[in-house]
Amino acid sequence: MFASGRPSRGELLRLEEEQLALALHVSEDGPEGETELIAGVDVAYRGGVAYSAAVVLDADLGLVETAGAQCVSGFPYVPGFLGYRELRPAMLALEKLTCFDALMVNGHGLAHPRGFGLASHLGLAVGVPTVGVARRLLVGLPEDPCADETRILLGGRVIGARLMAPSGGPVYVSVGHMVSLDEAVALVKEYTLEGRLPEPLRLAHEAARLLMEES
DNA sequence: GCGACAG
DNA sequence: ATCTTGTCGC
Repeated sequence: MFASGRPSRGELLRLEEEQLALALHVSEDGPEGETELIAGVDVAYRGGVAYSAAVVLDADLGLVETAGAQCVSGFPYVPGFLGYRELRPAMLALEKLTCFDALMVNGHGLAHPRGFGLASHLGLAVGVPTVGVARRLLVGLPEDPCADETRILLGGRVIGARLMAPSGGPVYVSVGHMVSLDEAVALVKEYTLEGRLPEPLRLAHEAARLLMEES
C-alpha cells in the first residue's frame, strides 16, 4: 500500500484524521501498579530494511532482557507521521519481551502537531505507561529558553518538558500514554546516566545498530 | 516562494 | 535516520 514513495496528500490527510481519532484514547493518568521494569525500543534502517531492538532494565539500571527483530520498512520518514514508519518494527521487538511495566520511546508523544506522536502511538498499541523522549522539538516552544528545566508550551498548553542532560544538550520529554508529565520527567531523570538519552533508549539504540551491522 | 521538519 | 573524511574542540 505504502510500498516506498512519499505518501500522497490524500493519504496523509487520512492519516491525520486517524491520529486525531486515536489521540482521544491517550491517557495522562499514572499507572496503577509498580513500575519496576522499564523497556526501551529503537529502530535502525539500512536499505529498505528496519532493524528493531528492545531492552528491559530493572530499577538499578541493570539489563534484564534484550530482543531484536527485522522487517521490510513499509513507510518513509515524514515529520508528524513517524508512528506509521516505526510502529510495526518496534512492535515486533517488543512482542518478544517477557514483561515490562513501562516503555520509553525515541520520539515525542503529546508534543506533536496532533498530540499523537510515535510514543503515544506505541503506548496505545502496547497498552503500558509510555514516555516520549526526543533530542529536538517538533512543535512548541520552551516556556523559559534559559532554564535548565522548563515546560514546552503550544497554544498556551503544556505539551512537554525540556531537560538538560548532564552530558550536555537538551532532552525533550512528553507524555506517551498512561503517565503524567511529572512522572515521565522523573523516569527520564532516574534512568539517565552518562549519555544524553536515558539508558533504556541508549541501549536499545546500540542493540538496533548492532543487529543492523551484523546482518 | 522560503524555511522548518521527532527518527 | 543514513551516507561519509577529515577536522575542530574539550
